[in-house]
Amino acid sequence: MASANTRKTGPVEVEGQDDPRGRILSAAGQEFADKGFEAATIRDICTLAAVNVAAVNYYFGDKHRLYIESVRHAHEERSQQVPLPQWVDGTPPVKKLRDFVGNMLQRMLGFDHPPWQVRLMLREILHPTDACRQLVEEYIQPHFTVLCSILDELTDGELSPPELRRIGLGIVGQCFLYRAAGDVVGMLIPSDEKDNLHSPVKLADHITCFCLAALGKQPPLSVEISANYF
Amino acid sequence: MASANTRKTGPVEVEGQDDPRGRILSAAGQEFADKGFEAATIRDICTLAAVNVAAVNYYFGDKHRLYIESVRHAHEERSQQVPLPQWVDGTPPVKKLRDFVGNMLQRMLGFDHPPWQVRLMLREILHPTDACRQLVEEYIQPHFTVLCSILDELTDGELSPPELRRIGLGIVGQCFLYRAAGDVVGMLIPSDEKDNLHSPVKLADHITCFCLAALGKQPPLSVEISANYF
DNA sequence: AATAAAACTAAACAGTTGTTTGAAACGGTG
DNA sequence: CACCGTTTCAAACAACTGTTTAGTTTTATT
Repeated sequence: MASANTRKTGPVEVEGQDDPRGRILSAAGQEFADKGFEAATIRDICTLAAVNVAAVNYYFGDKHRLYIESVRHAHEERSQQVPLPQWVDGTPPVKKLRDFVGNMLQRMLGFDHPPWQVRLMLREILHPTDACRQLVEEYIQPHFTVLCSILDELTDGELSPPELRRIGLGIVGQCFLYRAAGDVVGMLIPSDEKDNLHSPVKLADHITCFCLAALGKQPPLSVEISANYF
Repeated sequence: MASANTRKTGPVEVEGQDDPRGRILSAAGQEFADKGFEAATIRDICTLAAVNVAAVNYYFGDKHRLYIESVRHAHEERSQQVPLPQWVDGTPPVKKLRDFVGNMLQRMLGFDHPPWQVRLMLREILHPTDACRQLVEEYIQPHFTVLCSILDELTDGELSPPELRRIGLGIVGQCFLYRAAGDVVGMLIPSDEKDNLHSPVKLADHITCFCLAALGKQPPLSVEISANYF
């Protein structure tokens, strides 16, 4: 009973080959990501983790605390899988923005297809529970702050923080659509077009260019000028 | 037992006052929208609809077919609640775009707070089941086509259909973020800023301006020109 | 080797789920 | 009235849920 919370800080047990707690955490993450909290059953999780049904309650107390813990596990793992890019001083903000968007898309969409960690986090974003605040504070908020500071640097402090946040949310939203509603997006465009134009790299380029054009740091996407601005 | 008039929580009593089938459909929509397919129980639905548990199987066969039917019911109702704007010939495409974005935000976010119809459709978009294809074909695809044609008109046919779709998805994505991840967005920005700058009308204006600026139909958001384009 | 704590297990628990049943109530038609 | 198809209901069904128990095996320390 006393060892329910003791976490061994020794060498790699994260892979969970022989660590039941890690296996449960990983199995739970996949099941929760696929089916959601209610539909995922402890029995399925334990079968996947190759442990007894009672193990969940032994290690985590109950299903709810297992969920909380698996969300934390997910975003901690994902944070070190795809860390934020580090820039040397003097890096042009345009490059920073491009890097950031590419990094965010890579984190969201994954190299091949999105890992369960991201799908689980997405569920928590869409239908927040207790685990959401921690996720925002430790994962989302820091990333968003970086984006806003890049935009601030890019516009030489001309825009107010609220304006920067609004533009930042616009960028996040464009990426977010592909992650959250990817299936529907796939139904709206031809499949070959999805492969060609909507790959993470092409997408990052498009979103960055779109934003830069709107901020006047790059020529407009449509070259024809239909009206005199001034 | 016959307390059909005394509704304690749900203020929504639409049209099915004496039609059990309609009452079930409406109650099911709300429950599915709030809790999802698995977590919503037939007993809760029937209690809310003030009918017997067996009524669902009598009218719809089983829970799954009730779900399919309630999704269809939701998007049909929402379609006539907030229809697409109609423009007279010669309406400038800039106005069309502004109207469209405002309309989409209104449909997504609602006048006060989003109705269950939209929340239910959102669930289907995020985690598609059998009901998704019909939803896309009858609801989403037509709206998206309108948006793309507006963008085509706006750019005088300079951009290819794939480019138009990509920009269209960008616009949809910016709106979508507020609808799908509204809670998290609320945690990223101060509450007063959310009330002032992120109301549907202000938001529609910002997104439209952002897009117009990127397309060169409006001055950039950041006036300073940092580089010569050519 | 002896002992106690920790780790693990099979079985059962109490409650809820979707679904079915068989009968009662209803509403119109002869 | 009697008749019949439709609608509604309380009760029960079997299957599954999260959780607990009581017992067994493993592990480490003396």
